[in-house]
Amino acid sequence: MTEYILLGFLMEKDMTGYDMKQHMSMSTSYFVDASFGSIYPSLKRLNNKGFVALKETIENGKLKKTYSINEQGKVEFLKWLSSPIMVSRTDISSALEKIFFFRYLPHEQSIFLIEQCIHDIDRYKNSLLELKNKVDHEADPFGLCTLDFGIDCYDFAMHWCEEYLINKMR
Amino acid sequence: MTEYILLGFLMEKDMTGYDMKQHMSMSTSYFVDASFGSIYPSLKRLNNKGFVALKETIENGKLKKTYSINEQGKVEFLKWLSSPIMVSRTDISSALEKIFFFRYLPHEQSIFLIEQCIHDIDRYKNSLLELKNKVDHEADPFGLCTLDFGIDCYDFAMHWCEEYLINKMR
DNA sequence: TCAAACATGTAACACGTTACATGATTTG
DNA sequence: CAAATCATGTAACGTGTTACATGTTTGA
Repeated sequence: MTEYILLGFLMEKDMTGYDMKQHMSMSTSYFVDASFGSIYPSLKRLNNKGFVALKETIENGKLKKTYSINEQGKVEFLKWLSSPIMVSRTDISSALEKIFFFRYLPHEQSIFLIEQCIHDIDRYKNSLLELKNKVDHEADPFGLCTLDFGIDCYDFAMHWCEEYLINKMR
Repeated sequence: MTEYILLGFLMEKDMTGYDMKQHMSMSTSYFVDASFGSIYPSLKRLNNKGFVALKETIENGKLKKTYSINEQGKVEFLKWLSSPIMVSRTDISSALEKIFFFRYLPHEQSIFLIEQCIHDIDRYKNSLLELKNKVDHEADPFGLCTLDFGIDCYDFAMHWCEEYLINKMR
């Protein structure tokens, strides 16, 4: 959800669409890196929904649209941020979209959401372990390898959340 | 690319669209798990392109369309499989799409592609390390955390390819 | 008998990318 | 003076999902 990322950026300071693209490449690019063809229409939608205000200025002969988040936008952003992290089975790094903005959430709530996330990942891991048991004898080596990758990857993510993130927070 | 996954399944045996969905949930579901709304149109396209043949039968009163891959389809699949793995910066597990089918490739070629893939991931990792140096002083803790996740995740993937995959293959 | 599994398919929608279109200013 | 950077935007396309539509057979 590009729109929420942009809203999150505006929590820090006012920006133009161009600024946001720069900012993205310096911060979220590992897990979200939207193109201008996605940023500008998103900004327009955020404006239509009444979550942001924009100020048009002309600087060095160039039209500049500076966006700022309003009260309604902040409420919407915080509502999104404090709702459960939906970890995708096929892409754990999707969880970072929210974790990235956890400075805007009370510590205890962040920890609660991360613990919930760890639990979800653990369920994914267990379903893969079950699958592995079922399939162990028949599957070809590469099929088994990719299964193992999944299991190890879930382990890595849980370990990272537990040992690195939560320990760092307390 | 769902179409290539389906083509890959047909390398093993003839199947219906329904079979492929089952097969997916038992094998590739960790990194690819397409819905029927994606599988059936893909199968139609593969047929239009002349990569598969289909045989319609009626079994227990139900229409059944059994697909099989033809020579042209095999050529296309192997062409895809032997081309460089395009690892996404935001989703390393996308590499599994090809690795899963590496039993259809000569060992040396698989190893070459994996080594190339490791190299690409290493470049991603280095760009994140550079970014971290640039940003280390100013960024907030969670921003730094997600950066670290990226770096660690690339490390995990490379380590897995190197130590687990390639070692297992020799 | 009723739900689950078998079996196929379409239409609307979501969300993103690439390429195109435009044009000023700054820097080598 | 040419290229990069600043700055905004649209249109076509790609690729997937969810929900709907339809119907049979099998098992509890």
